[in-house]
Amino acid sequence: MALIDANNFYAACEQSFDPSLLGRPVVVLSNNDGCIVARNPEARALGICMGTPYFRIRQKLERLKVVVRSSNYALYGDMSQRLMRSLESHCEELEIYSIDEAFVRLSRPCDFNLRDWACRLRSLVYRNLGLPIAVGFGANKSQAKLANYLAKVVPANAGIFNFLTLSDREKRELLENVAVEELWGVGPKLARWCRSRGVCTARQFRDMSSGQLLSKYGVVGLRLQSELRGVVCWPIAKTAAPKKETCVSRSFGQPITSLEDLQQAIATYVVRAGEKLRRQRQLAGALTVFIRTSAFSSPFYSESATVQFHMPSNDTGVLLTASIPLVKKIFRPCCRFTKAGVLMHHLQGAEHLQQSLLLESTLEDQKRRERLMTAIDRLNGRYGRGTIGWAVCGTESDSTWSMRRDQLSRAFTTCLDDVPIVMA
DNA sequence: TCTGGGGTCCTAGGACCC
DNA sequence: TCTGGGGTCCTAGGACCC
Repeated sequence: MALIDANNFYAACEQSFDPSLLGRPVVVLSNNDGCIVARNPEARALGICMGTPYFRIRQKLERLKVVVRSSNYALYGDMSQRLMRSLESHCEELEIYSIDEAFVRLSRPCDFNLRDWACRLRSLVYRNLGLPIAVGFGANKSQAKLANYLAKVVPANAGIFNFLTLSDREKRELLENVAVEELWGVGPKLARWCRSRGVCTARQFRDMSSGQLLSKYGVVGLRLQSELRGVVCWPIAKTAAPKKETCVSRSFGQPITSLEDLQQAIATYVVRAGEKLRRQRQLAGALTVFIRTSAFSSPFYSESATVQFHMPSNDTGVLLTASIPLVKKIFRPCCRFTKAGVLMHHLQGAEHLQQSLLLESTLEDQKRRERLMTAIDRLNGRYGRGTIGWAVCGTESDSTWSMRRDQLSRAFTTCLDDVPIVMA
């Protein structure tokens, strides 16, 4: 099994389409230009940390001449698809784990040279997409994750590391040099608990008492430990499990104080959520709206309201009708709202819809609405989002709340007007 | 002034059943 | 004095991931 991921994925995507950034420090910001979420090695070398709020570090970045980019998910999402397609054609099974990484399974003879295979794959991906990748081999997901980490942090490994070929003694020595918090699945809480018991390295974690781990961290901790010992606890999932919930939420570019603006923002998120549901071929059984003020200033206010549907739906009209009264219900005047969102839950496959005895709409009505939604999705897909909009969302130009993206690069791969032009 | 977004899994505890 | 046993389902909250 192998874990393959792109190094500094967002920053690498930016550099791939703007060669003038090569060799320069680059950081990418989260939505709303909030925090640093990606850094290339040059930026890392300057001591810029992940998660730092942008406003705190802005002047330093300017002084150090660091290139700053807003998140461009149209670009990263499309580059991700290209990367996954490329990986898929070189292995037997692929599980997409996140936007920039995948677990893969290879069936090769025992004497097959995995390193050569990984080398060729790295060159190919770099040539076609301009993205550097790292490849880690292990007996299971946790080991592959660890191998991938070592492929990246040890320069001599040059982006490839194989845990499978190590002897027991070599494994032991290697794990002795990995801090416990670097293990996949060990977060800050568990790491603190481990360290307080003198378990500071991956080797000590692997060899610690399973009973202690079970009592503190349940079966999840135990599985992680078993995988480090070589057992497979999390097999590769070839097909993605259907989602159980889907959320659309954003921080606002400026705080919202009026009910009208808040309703407009929520309506915009509901429309996005409807699109997601239809793309996933799912229906929502319930919808929650949540709003909140800044967690960094008082008084803090956070509230949510939920509605259950008589009949699960992914019809934007139904979702909007249900959500707007909820906003009114939880809105408080004099609050400066900084974030809101909608959560779709009790999701079920669109193909198994239980009809309701209580609803007046006929099956024919529902079919007509489905065709309407499909038509809207197609038009927006073909001519750009917002080609067919919903009046309740307002327009982009009159929204004061849409998120800040002051340093957005272009949609190089998904918008014809933004395709780079190379002068011969 | 300004601090991301979108998920999953697990467990404990409450409500309820017979 | 003593107040059952065994189960399901749901939700909230915690922890983790990228």
